[in-house]
Formats: sequence, C-alpha cells, structure tokens
Amino acid sequence: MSGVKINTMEEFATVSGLSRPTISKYFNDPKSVRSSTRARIEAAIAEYDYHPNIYAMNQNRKLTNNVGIVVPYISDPVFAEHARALEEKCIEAGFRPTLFSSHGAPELEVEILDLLRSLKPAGVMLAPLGRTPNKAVIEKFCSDVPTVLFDSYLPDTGLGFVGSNNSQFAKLMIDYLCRTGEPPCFLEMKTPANPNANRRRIAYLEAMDALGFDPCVVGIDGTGWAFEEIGRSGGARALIEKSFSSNTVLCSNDRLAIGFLTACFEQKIRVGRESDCDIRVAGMDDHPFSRYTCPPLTTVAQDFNSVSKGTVDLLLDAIEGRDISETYTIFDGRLVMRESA
Amino acid sequence: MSGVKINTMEEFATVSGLSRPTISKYFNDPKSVRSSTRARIEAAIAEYDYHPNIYAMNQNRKLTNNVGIVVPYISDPVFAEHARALEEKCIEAGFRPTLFSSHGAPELEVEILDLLRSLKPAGVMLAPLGRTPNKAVIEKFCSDVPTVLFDSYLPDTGLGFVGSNNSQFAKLMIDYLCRTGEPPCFLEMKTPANPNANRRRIAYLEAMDALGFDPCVVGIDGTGWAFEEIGRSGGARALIEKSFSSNTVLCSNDRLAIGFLTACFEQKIRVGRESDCDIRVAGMDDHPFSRYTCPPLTTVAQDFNSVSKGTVDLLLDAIEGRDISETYTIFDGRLVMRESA
DNA sequence: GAAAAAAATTTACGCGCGTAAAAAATATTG
DNA sequence: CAATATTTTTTACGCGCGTAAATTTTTTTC
Repeated sequence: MSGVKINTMEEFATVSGLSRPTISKYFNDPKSVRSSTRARIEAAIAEYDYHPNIYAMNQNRKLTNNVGIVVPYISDPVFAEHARALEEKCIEAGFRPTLFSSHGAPELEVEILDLLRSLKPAGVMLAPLGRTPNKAVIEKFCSDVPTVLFDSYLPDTGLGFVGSNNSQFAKLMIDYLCRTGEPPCFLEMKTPANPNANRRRIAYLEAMDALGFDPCVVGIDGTGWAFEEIGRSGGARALIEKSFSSNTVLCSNDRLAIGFLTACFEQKIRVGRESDCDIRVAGMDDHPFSRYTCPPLTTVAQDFNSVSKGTVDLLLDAIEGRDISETYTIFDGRLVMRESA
Repeated sequence: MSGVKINTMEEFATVSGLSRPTISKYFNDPKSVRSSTRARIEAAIAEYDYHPNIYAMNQNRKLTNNVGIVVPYISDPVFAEHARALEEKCIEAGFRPTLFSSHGAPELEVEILDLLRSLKPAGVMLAPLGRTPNKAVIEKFCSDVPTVLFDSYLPDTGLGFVGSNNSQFAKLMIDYLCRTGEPPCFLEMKTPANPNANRRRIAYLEAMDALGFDPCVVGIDGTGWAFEEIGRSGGARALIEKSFSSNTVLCSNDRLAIGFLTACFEQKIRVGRESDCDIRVAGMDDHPFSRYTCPPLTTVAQDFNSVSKGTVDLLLDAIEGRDISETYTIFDGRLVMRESA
C-alpha cells in the first residue's frame, strides 16, 4: 500500500492511468468495464486504498444501493434472528443494509420511515408494528419507496408480503396436541402487540371447531413487549383461577409460553407429556431459547431462512425490474416436539 | 400542507421568503437564527414538508451527525439491550444512530469499520469482538474516527472505555455463594468468544484464593456464540464426568448458565438452594431470560443503563469538545438473588 | 488487413448544499 | 435618536461525483 493519500476520484483516475468516467463506471458496475481495465483499477484500489465518497455518489444517483430493514423490536430474539438473516442476504446481493428497530413505539416507527425516505433507499423490508395509528403513514411510505412487508401483514400495502402461515402453525400444533392428549386451551394476550396473534386465535377456534371440541381462550392482561412477564403473571393468575378447561395449554407465542412455564414452576405444577405431569404446554415460533426451557418447549418452528430469503428475493426482483409473480407468500411451520407437550 | 413539491433548499427559501444561507444556518443549528425567523421556517416546513437532502448536506459538512453503534452479536439479548439503550440516548441527544452487528465474524467487523469510516460519522460506539486478528484494524480505526469502546476493553484504543466491573461481578457472587453454601466451581468456555470471560476467571481464582478455598475451573469445548448449546452439551459432559468438586457452579455468563440448567434438568439433577436440591447454579449478566429459567437464575445484574449512559456521554463530550476526564469507567454489578443459588 | 463493434477519453454540465465575504437590513442599547 | 451590535441577504465558489455527447482508441470480426 502506497503512502499517498487519494481523496477524489479525479486523483484516483490519474494514479491508475485511466479517466474519471471510466472509474465512475467501474464503481457503478465493475462488469461494465473491460476485464483488463477492471484489473488495473482493482490493483490501484489495493495500492491506494481509495473508496469513493458515499455521499457524493448517492447525491446524484437515481438509486442508492442502501436497503432498510425495520423490525418492531430488536430485543426480541425472534426479530434479532430475522434481522441477522436479512442482513446477511442483502450483503451477499451487494446491497448495504441498515437496521432499525421501532422499539415497540409507533412514533419511532414513523420517524424511522421519515429518515428512510430521505435515505433514498433502493428498497425497504418492513415488519410493521401493526398498530392501527400508523396504517396511513405506512401506506404512504410504501407508495413512495419500494417496500416489502414481512412477518406482519397489512392488506394492499407495499410490493408484497412474506411471512409465516400462522393458521397452519396453530392447526399443526392443535392436531398434534389432540392426537396425543386432551385438546388445548389457548393462552394469549387480550391486546396483542403483534397482529399475527389474531390469526393464531382464529385458527385455534376453527381447528377446535373442525375437530368437534369446545374452544377455551384465556386472554390475559398486559400491554407492550415484555411477553415473558405477561405470560408469567397472567398465566399464574389463570392457573389459580382454574381458567383452563383442559390439562393442555397452547400459548400464542413462545415468549408467552416461556413466562407461563415459569408460572407453572412457581406453583409446582409439573409440565410435560409423561404420566406424572400435570399439564402440557406448547408455544409457537421456535424462539432461540425454547430449546433450553425446563422442560424444553414443544413448539412450531418458523422457517426463518425461507422467510428471509423470500423477503430479500421479492425486494430484489422488484428493484431489478424482474416481474414479481407472487406478492403474498407464507411458509409453513415445522412441528418441534420436545418434552413440554 | 400545501400540494406544491419543494425539492431544493433554494425553492424552499423562496417559498418561505428567506435566503438560502439563512435556511442552511437553520438546519445546521436552529438556535443560530432569530426566533422570529425560526418560527417562519418551521411554519414553512410544516406547510411544504421539506427535508434537506441528506447526502448533499453530509458531503460538505466537516462532521455529520451520524453515530455508529457496533455490537458483536445482535441476536444475543444482552447486546440487543445495550443497542436499544444506546440508540435511545443518541436520538435524545440529536444524533442519528446506525446499528451494526458483527455477527461474531471478524471479517464482518472489519467491513463494518470500513463502511463506518466512509460514513464520516461524528463518532462511534464499538463493542469489539475481542479477537486478536482485528486488533490492528481497530486501533487504526480509532485513530481516524472518534470512538468509544464499550463492554469489551482493548488497551490504549479509542477515546476511552465504559463497561462493567467484571472482577467485582465475580467476587460479589463468590462471596455470596461461599457465605450461603459450598464454594463454587467455575464453568466457562475454554476459548471464550468474549474477552470479559478472562477477567471473570481471574477474579474467580483471586477470590477463591483470598477466601482460602481451592479453585476448580471447568473449561468446556465449543466456539462461536451459541453459548446455551455449549453450556448444555459441555455442562452435561462435565456432570457425567463429575468434574465439579462442589455442589455449586458459577457460570461465566448467564447464557452458559441457561444451557447448563437444561443439562441439569436432562439428568434430573435438582437445582436450587433448598435442602432437597442437588446443585446450586449461578450466572452473570442478568440476561433478560434469566428471570424465567426454572428455577429462576441467581445472577449479577449488569448496570445497562449506567453503561449506555456513560458510553454516550463520553462520546458526546469528546465530539462537542468538552474535556473527557474519565477515559476508563466501569460499573459495579448488583446481586440478583433468585432460586437457583 | 480493413471494416465494424466495443470501450475509453475528453469535455462539460449539473446535483443540492456548505460556507465565506461584503453589503444591507433589522434589532438593541443608552 | 444616533451609534452599535446582531441578523439576514447577496454573491460566488467549491464539494465529489453522475452522466451525456462527441471523439478517439482499442478490440473483434470476417
């Protein structure tokens, strides 16, 4: 590496013995220059460690190579996992992802979209909070910026949606639970932070009806994203009040289930599918820690990889002008049998 | 809001009846214009929804108002929590944080620093992976960009460091454990992903020595960031091989402890501090999930709030030219007694 | 080897804003 | 009210790069 400091593309063109427009072409698309030229440029980059000024580049480009990733709550390991997978795939595709978390706050979600707009991204992957107040803002944003929704569906918004088949999640688990024991009750938050919860409840009601069982939905209080604590305190109350009509509880998501398991532990209620147990507990999502609860949590695994791949692919297809055939894609979950049910 | 679309600052200056340099001054510092002028500008912003072009602004500014946040692994809830707290405090202070995760990969850490450099941020808050290969790269980066390290210390690097007093963490827990039962063994990864583990082991050895007990360090295999699985599989082996010289195990961190609790459960070893229990288990960090293990995990709580506040404050002091008196700050942990020990 | 095609160069302008300097307008002070 | 201080305007240049058009050079084709 040479000691000379190259600051502008002009200077870099000089030292590499080429013209600036050629260098510019190279940085916009390396394959657009002859391979011998490309080699010279890359040798010069290695020698002078030149990087074009990002701001000057993006100022004039019709489209930047930025993509935005917005998740509702980064501290939720399920979304952290989503974000990680999406970032990886964007980088592979040559885009520069920027990650934002709404931290559960609708106002912050609006601010993030504002900022994203001024970042002129090539596209955005958005998992909305799913709170009604922001509906109009998100629709407006999607009509300005190419946006793919994931995880949480909003009708007629954005280029499309990729997510999980929440109905299938619930049906799959209910079938399993009914086949192997008593039909489950359904434990959920009365006012869920995440709209997928509604699909899961509806699927529960439908599946129970189809199987000829009486449903039993237990709604617990609590707002916000501290699901474990809500599951623990609300679950404890439900146990004391004997709200469950069977010895099997399907929780709306794993984080709720994790809290509920703690409530069971505190009341010395033995959880599991063996004969000496009092209750069976199941969740949905395959949260990274579900494997490590005691007993390990039986759940339905989200197909993170397919969802993230589908999300990135859909966005890139749209950005790069390929026709997007499927605008609504959902992936089935996989039953993960562990000891809790 | 008017229907007219304002694209440039020039146009915006016209419609607001002021000159462009005044508008420019306003956006660089609203307080730098007379309050009556400020009011006119803000009224015009509300009416025309004008936002200056971020790229054009940053191109010429000596300093942007971007700050970078880099964590080693965003899917680790401890770092997700750190990131959330740092983001919040940056936004409050009027800066624009961008979050990056190295995903445990040293190459990615280098790429992130490269990108950050070209983003010309006002400053960076970096929790390094702590792998030796990147030492030189990070030192170089810190000499170019105002950087505060957090969580993981590197000597003589950056503006300063803010983190936890890992020695105190270990001593605090060991004192408690020795006071209430048998002296603990120490469970850790042989090759820890995070350098804080070394401090904790050293503190363990010192504390045991000071109390006149024989130390017993159990190192388990495994690399990477899947700590729970490492704790479970390695812990299971250690239990079978009877590697622990006492009935008390202090784990190097909570995630390891969570996996170890699962190993105990699988082998029907009762965990807790009551008389009918076989083993006591403790961790360090106060991982968000530790409250919900069965039994709930006794641990030492990191002072997330003080660390994140200290990190942001140190960086902003440096950016805004105040003298930074303390360049190495660590915060003590708080004992969180739960049922596991 | 000449003709055609492809790639690189030259020239020149524009992007949207920062910012400096001097002049003009407005506000503050006694 | 004049004198001074503060704020705003006018004018003008520069930042680093995208990009278009015309020209020249290099490569490919037969």
